[in-house]
Amino acid sequence: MIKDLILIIDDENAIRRLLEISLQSNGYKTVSACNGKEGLLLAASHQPDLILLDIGLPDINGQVLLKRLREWYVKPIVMLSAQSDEENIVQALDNGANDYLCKPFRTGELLARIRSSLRNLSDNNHQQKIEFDSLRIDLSARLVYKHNNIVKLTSTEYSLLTLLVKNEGRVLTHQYILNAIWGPSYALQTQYLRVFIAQLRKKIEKDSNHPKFILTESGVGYRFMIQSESL
Amino acid sequence: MIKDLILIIDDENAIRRLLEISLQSNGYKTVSACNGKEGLLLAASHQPDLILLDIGLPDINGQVLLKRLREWYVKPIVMLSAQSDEENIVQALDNGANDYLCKPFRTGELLARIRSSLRNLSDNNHQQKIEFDSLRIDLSARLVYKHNNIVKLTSTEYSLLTLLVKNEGRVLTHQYILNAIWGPSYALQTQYLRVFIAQLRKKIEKDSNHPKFILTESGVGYRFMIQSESL
DNA sequence: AATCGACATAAAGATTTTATTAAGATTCAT
DNA sequence: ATGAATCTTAATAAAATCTTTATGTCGATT
Repeated sequence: MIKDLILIIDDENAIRRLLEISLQSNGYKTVSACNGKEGLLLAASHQPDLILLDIGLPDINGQVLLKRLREWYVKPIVMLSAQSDEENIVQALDNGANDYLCKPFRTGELLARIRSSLRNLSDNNHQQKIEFDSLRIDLSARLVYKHNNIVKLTSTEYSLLTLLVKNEGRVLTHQYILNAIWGPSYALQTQYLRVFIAQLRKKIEKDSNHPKFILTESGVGYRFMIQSESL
Repeated sequence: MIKDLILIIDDENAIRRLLEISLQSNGYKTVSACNGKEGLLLAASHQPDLILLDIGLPDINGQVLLKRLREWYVKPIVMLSAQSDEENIVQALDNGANDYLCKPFRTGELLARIRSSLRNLSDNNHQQKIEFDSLRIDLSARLVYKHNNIVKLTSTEYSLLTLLVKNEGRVLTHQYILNAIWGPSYALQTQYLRVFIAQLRKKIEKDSNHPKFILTESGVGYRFMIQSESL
């Protein structure tokens, strides 16, 4: 069983410490940020399984940060807040938060709500192994095979491939991919993405001049898809 | 847009009435049960999109009913309860509830939490599709099909098609289209638009000399519409 | 039938976007 | 600290798309 990683974004040291201890003693890995900027960076770099986000941060308004995260982050976000006014709660939930807890919160309830949020997710991502023709991806082992031979991928290449594969059949825009893999500050580095796509194709495609898996949508982005043989 | 159906299971008449009115006035369909047995039956027969379940029912304990429902019901269940003790909350969430609200609850918050729960569900289904005869547009995947074959459209062609489709049956003037797709500085390039319309027709129409989807409104603009076969 | 205006279409050239390579910078493990 | 792996940047060739131009069609009007 792989431990879920939870990103804590909260500026109060005491609370952050409390959260880290409670979560770690319940089998989660944690990573913490004490302001919004750092939170965004860590979310992009660590790809946490859930984010605990305090609404009252010093640098970025919590609702704004929530929206920024939701531009690409699809896993659960649980809000924490000293404010219990309905307007804030409703706004946060409508901005894409999965849950909203008012401080002071009870640890047991928080943990239960985290379990609930993660459960909903894992039900859907249930797939541990993905197979397309000669390509096989074992998500739990983090391994990729081509014709039963292990393909050696760097961590970035692997993230990119799984992002594409998890959205099979869907066009992902350059922006979306860059946000999801490299974080918001890379949103305009399209050329950069191309280099990695070329790299990936060289490793997983039979003929990288006629890609069968990773298709280009010119001017828009890329799409992972199985092409019928007839072409 | 299809209305979501919400099943309310609560024994207090006043609360049930309140819920029905709030939900209906917010565009949901509702069906109500005043005890656990009836709730189970209605859940099975109506397949609601979400269940609001009061924990204090006369015939069956709420936690037990929750577990019984979760044996087969996979959509969101939101618990309502007068009890705010942590043990009850934790137990309900661990038994598969998606959320837990303590009475008296604020209507706005309840509605926001319902929206949040339903959104999580539909995120996974990710399906926004439009279909006209042999033409199918999957907006979330950004793909267009003609007789189940993917039609390769450039980014501009796709924007143009979706603009027309989203205004199905309505005449869009040249100016309006040029402004919407290419921006104000192209407002007079009518000829330009014709080139793209021709291109689109070639790709999506069966016989581009007798367009069935994209109709010309001479001197005015274009209109997307299904024409009957008889012509 | 000839003329006109609005529209359709094809094709050539211009521009943008993409693929690919390679070299330098950085990171990582030992 | 060192070498290997990986990331990042830059340059260039190839491909796709856009834009313009030219020409042809259709229907209404004279």
